[in-house]
Amino acid sequence: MNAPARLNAQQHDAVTYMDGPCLVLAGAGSGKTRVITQKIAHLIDSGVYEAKNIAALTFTNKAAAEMQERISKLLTEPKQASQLTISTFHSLGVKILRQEAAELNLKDRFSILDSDDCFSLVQDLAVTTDKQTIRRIQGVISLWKNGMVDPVVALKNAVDDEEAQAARIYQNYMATLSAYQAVDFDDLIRLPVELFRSNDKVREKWQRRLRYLLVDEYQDTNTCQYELVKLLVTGAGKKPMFTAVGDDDQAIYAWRGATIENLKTLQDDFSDLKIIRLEQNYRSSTRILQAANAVIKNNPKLFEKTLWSEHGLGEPVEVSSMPDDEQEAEQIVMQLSAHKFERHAKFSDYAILYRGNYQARIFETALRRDNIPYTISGGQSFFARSEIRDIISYLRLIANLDDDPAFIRAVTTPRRGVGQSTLETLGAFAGQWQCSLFEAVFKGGIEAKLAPRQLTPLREFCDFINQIEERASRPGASGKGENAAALLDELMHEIAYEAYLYDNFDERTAKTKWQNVLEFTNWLKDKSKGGKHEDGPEKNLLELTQMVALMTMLEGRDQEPDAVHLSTLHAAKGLEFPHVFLVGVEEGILPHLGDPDTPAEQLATRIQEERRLMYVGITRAQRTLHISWCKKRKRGREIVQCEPSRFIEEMKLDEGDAPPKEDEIITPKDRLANLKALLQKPKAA
DNA sequence: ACTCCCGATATTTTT
DNA sequence: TATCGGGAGT
Repeated sequence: MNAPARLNAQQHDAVTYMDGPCLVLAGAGSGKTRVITQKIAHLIDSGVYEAKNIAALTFTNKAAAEMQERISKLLTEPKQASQLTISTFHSLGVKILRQEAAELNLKDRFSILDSDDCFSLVQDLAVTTDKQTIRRIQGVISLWKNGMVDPVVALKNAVDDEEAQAARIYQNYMATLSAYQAVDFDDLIRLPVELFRSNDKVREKWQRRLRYLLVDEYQDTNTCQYELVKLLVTGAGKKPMFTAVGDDDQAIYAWRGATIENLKTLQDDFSDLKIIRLEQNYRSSTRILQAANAVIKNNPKLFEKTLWSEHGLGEPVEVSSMPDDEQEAEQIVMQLSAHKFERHAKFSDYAILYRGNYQARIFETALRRDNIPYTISGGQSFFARSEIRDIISYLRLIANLDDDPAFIRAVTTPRRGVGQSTLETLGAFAGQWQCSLFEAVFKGGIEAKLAPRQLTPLREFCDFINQIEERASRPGASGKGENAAALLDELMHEIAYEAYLYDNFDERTAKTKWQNVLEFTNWLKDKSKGGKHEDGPEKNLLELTQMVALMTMLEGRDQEPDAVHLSTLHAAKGLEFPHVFLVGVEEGILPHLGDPDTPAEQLATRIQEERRLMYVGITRAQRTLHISWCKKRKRGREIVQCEPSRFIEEMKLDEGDAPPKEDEIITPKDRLANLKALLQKPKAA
């Protein structure tokens, strides 16, 4: 086992504490992932827990993959690593639902609708056509679900007309989902919670299976997720055993339902909660941490916490004002190049961080002009591309014939003589008989509604899907049906998707789209074989489809080996970079102020979250941090005056950042680095 | 009805 | 820089 010796005292406490519930308040860069992975190893090594009874929950696939990776290296027995449950909340939800579907009147072949599908669902149910409103309604419904508010209560508590309307849509929305035998992302957590609440037997089964729980990024959990954790760890005659790791100062997802309240509640719900603070930062220089601490001090604190570092004072944090946004981009790219040249650094040592996605554009063009490689994190996900969603709709339909949204998409792309009016008639008929669209195609009486020229293509399509479906589920060599990806290849050939692309798009786009499709099918093939873990079980089409629904990025895709990172502050959480440029730090942008007429109290909590965002930004930097703001900025057609963000003042740079004194403690490594920097500076100017 | 063009406009994002 | 919505034109 490597390196328990390298854990500091608090980390050691966190890793070895096994007497009960444990909350680790892990400041930025304090070795959070290390504690989790080491703790898992410790749980196993101590002999108290078996790998198959330990579960670690994360929010993103990326975090889960990284954790799995790191734990695999740590464990002496490679077999143990594959027995662990390391997954996102949502994939655990899928696993539970698939196994317990019968208890919930859900078939195990349920579909998982993504937010786009849900959007169109709400669109169909809503009176308005205004996209903004529909999006708001969708958001409200999601918040209700995550807060475990049912439609009746939502309607009763509605404060205005729109909310009342949303509550009514909410009710229909749930009914529609169950008609489709489909769930949305929120249901993946909510339904297991309801099941565990109502069925002790099932709950105890899962409690026996998951005896020790570790929760990453605990500050980002919403009410529903916390409830799931609570239900899994508390049982009659059972001592709650879990470790939650989080940082209230990095809670930046309140807008999508996360509540830091969950940190406080934890103390109330578990009176013997052991709280451990990790305050030693292994990432940044002291100056950077001072700035971060100074900013976050302005927030009311749940838990007092001050980060410190052994890395020495480091270089001053630089703040510069720019004439306008265009020059900001230009200057920063220039500074970055010079800086890189001076230090013989790599492009990948640099990150440019900003509040809103739209701010990326101007930096992209500036970087491109200078031929500097860059990658943008966030942005449109691979699985959201229309060509991929087209293919997925076929998969979903084959897995679940009741999935009407998938049916509509698949039957109309590529076009095969089924149009809007045919679908409307079919929909009305299906509604009348309370059956799915697919079923309606073969139901007696449909002949009276649809002319043969409308019905024939429908039946041909459904026969075709039926035939694929049958082969996918017929027991084959593996006992799980014919190979999913091979079937998919045949499917692609049959529906002539490539030809469709070239018919409907110009050659260039068609080509890239087709390449995406091929990449996707290849990836699927790989996954159906069990992925890179050769011992992983072979997956059938159903399992693949449900997994795909939870994916956003295709891991290991076109990664520039050496590129500047462009990222929103949100997407940068959990990452670190030697040199960080935090740009557009202006009032109205970094404390982003939405509606000018938001109530004062709401504004206050919003500002607090914005401050945490600033804190996250500052603490991404290891060695140097540049902050910039613009005096003027183009906004649409007009140019607006800007003020520096209040957060710049709050960093208290002038006081804490006096010229370095002789007697200040600097580690040799840092002193050398500083010296080098000083020697090289004159060259740059 | 349906498409095309122009102008206004911009949170954050995972599952 | 895209995207969305409105208005005009087929």
